[in-house]
Amino acid sequence: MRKLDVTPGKHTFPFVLKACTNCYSLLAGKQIHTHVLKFGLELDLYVINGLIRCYVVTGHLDVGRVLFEDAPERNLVIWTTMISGYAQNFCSNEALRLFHQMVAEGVEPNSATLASVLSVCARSGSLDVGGQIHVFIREKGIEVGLILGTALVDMYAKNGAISTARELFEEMPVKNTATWNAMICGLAVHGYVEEALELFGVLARERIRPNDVTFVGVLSACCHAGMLDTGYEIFHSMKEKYEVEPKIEHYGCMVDLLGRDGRLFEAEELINGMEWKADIVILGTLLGACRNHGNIEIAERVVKKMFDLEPHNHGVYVVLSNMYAETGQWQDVSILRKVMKNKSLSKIPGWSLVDGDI
DNA sequence: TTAGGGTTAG
Repeated sequence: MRKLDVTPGKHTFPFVLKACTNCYSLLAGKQIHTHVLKFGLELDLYVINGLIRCYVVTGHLDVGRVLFEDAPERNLVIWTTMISGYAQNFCSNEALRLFHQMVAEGVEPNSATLASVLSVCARSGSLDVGGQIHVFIREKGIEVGLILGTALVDMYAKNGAISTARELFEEMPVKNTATWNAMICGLAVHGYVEEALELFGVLARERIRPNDVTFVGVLSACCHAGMLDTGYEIFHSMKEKYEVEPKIEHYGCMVDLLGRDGRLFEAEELINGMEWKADIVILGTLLGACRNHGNIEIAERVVKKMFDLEPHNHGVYVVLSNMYAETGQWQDVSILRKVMKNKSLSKIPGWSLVDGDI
């Protein structure tokens, strides 16, 4: 291929970096980074922002942070990129710390910054900070559009301020699926099962298209109330009625529902029939149900699978050994202990029942 | 002829 003798202008880089970000390509981002240095564009704020974004979306927060710290100056967009980077990678404390630092340095946040910080407040239970942000939004007259409104509903709902969340939700003139999800999931998490299911009914009637997140919310509401039949109905309707392909999270909810009802074999079969390999979360759900219903046979199979995934997860063995102990299967407790020793596991909490050292 | 934001089981 003939090499083109074209020098990219500095406007080109943010575009290319955005493409790297969109496809989560760290490798491409690093290559662009090399070119940025080659062309001496490392001081351009648009380019710096593109690079930071590229590193943080691929989870390389430390590299992004170095670029952020070394930037010749920090404008609102760069602050927002770094804060949202922490937020999206579940580093709530660091996101809040950086937000406070930004405000202390006299940079005034806008709706993009605030939406990101509100998502942190939702997740980390920071109702106080979230409430302060809401006051700030009102005082500054910042327009509460679709995204900021959704972030507010989510923040209040997650923090249990359901009536405030509901008022804001009802007031919003334009809502999308994410807005409905924030409200439905908030209701579900706090055990407002009927309200969550009712809202799902309204959503369906209003011809809003539910997505996979919506169904996690609705199915987890069913789990709260042990509504197995309703859960099954909704689970099956996902694909047939709403054209939403169930993911492992939805299977997880069904395993939880079946497990609570003591239908452990069915739950195990559901996992075995999945198109994906079972993850530690779904197996842990089934193991918990086995413990609650004293089903050692299935628990043994589940523990074996969990061990394959996480050989050093001591808790898995503790559950099984306690189940053995509860039914007086001391020999099995002893065998399990030897297995663990062979796998070079150190002392496990809860093991003292047979250790004789208490 | 450039950049940043919201919703997901246990």
